[in-house]
Amino acid sequence: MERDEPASVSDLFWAVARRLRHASREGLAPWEVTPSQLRALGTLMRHGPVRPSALARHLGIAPRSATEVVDALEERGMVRRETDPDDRRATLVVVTDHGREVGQAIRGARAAEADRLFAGLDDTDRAQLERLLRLLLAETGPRDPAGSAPAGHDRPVSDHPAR
Amino acid sequence: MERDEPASVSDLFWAVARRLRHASREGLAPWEVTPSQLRALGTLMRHGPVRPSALARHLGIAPRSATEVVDALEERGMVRRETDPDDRRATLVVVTDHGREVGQAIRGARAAEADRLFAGLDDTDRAQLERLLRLLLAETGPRDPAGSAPAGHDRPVSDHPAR
DNA sequence: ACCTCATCATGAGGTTGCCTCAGTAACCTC
DNA sequence: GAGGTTACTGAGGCAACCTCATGATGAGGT
Repeated sequence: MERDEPASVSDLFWAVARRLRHASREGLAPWEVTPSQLRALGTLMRHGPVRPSALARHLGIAPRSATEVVDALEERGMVRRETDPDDRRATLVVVTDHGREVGQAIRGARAAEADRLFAGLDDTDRAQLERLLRLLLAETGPRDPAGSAPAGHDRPVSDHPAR
Repeated sequence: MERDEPASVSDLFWAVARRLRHASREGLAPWEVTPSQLRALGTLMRHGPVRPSALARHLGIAPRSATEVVDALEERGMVRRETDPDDRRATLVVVTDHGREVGQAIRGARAAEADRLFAGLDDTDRAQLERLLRLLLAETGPRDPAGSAPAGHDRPVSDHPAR
């Protein structure tokens, strides 16, 4: 009566997700950031100052949720909010020095235990996994807004960061 | 450029997880069960009446969390709690007829949109994915039995309540 | 100028899925 | 029957999402 061998692929997937989450959290603890915050930080570092809404698109989450992540990062002094000079409705999220430091420290230390989990696979397997995941992503990507939106939760897959 | 090409494997993984979650929820909606409830139901159907704690082990979650899942299933009339005749501290979670029905209906209808997502892969790829996922799972430690964990890692499954 | 509509971020409030801590009842051993 | 152990669960928390509504503001029409 050990644990179940997860039966379906999705069960398997979730099991791994759980592991990943735990590992991640643990590895990130010293920096007091959560995985999703790290993701956001990474995006911000790659894309320079962006609006919350754009960040949301990048992360594939709802705009409101981006607000939260930014809140968290701001609280930790890793980003700063600035008013977009071109559009006073908008806000620009800017990575602070501290944020950049932390971001690099984490990457440098490859502390994301999460990645260590994946690092356990040899290169071929990892590449393979990557291929499959991308495949899965691609698959759901294009199709979805069809009728299945009673309360519309859409994937803002389109559009460029405007101006 | 629309959304980010997820950079790391873990990002990719999470992106897929998100998709999966959405798909799952949608596909399960008609039955008013959440993915985790379905997982539990499946386990229960496979293993017959078990205690919440055992269920927790099977699912890889904390005992307390099993209580919750059972609550939810009970509320929906899919399982019943019975006192273990051999140990009155313990409870046995029993699948009701209705629960069995629903469980089979769902499997039968392969309505789990989730699986549909995976069904998009051809057999080879799916097998491949399965292999990789299992590999990842095995890596973090299949369980806590002495020795099998290379390094003292997080044991979500077997935490000692001592604190 | 004024009015309307789209767009932005965010407040309010909700959900899922987990967790730890503490408590109570029942069991087991001496 | 005391003492420790084990099983479940109430209380309370947290992360990461979501929808809906609201207050500003920008853009465009008349």
